[in-house]
Amino acid sequence: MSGTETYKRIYAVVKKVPRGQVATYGQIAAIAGLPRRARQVGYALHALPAQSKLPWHRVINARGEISPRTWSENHLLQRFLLEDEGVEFDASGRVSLARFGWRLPFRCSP
DNA sequence: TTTATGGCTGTCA
DNA sequence: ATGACAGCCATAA
Repeated sequence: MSGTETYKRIYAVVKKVPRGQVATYGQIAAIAGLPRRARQVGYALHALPAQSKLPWHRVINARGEISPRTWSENHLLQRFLLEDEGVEFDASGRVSLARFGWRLPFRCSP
């Protein structure tokens, strides 16, 4: 088996994230079929080449905020890209997952 | 091979 | 509301 499949899974899900919406690492992992691999999603994105068109900026942590990685410069770009897509940020730099959080098509409700 | 770490999450104080 | 602790598992050395 190759771990490449895992990456492809994650990438496929990230690609499915619609514009103007954001998803959490756990969400991506769960949808990709990796229940406890939220962290690996972060690794996959870290290993993601800049030439990829993956909307990695739409992937944030469960708190609805951007993960403060070692390089804070990218995190600024991430916020900028999200704002450009119509996502609103809180004064603390957080996004309302209740409004911009990615909702699955079959998961409808009340 | 083992060890250490981490772009996380969820619960408890 | 924020802060600290433990659990999970792939990647890197």
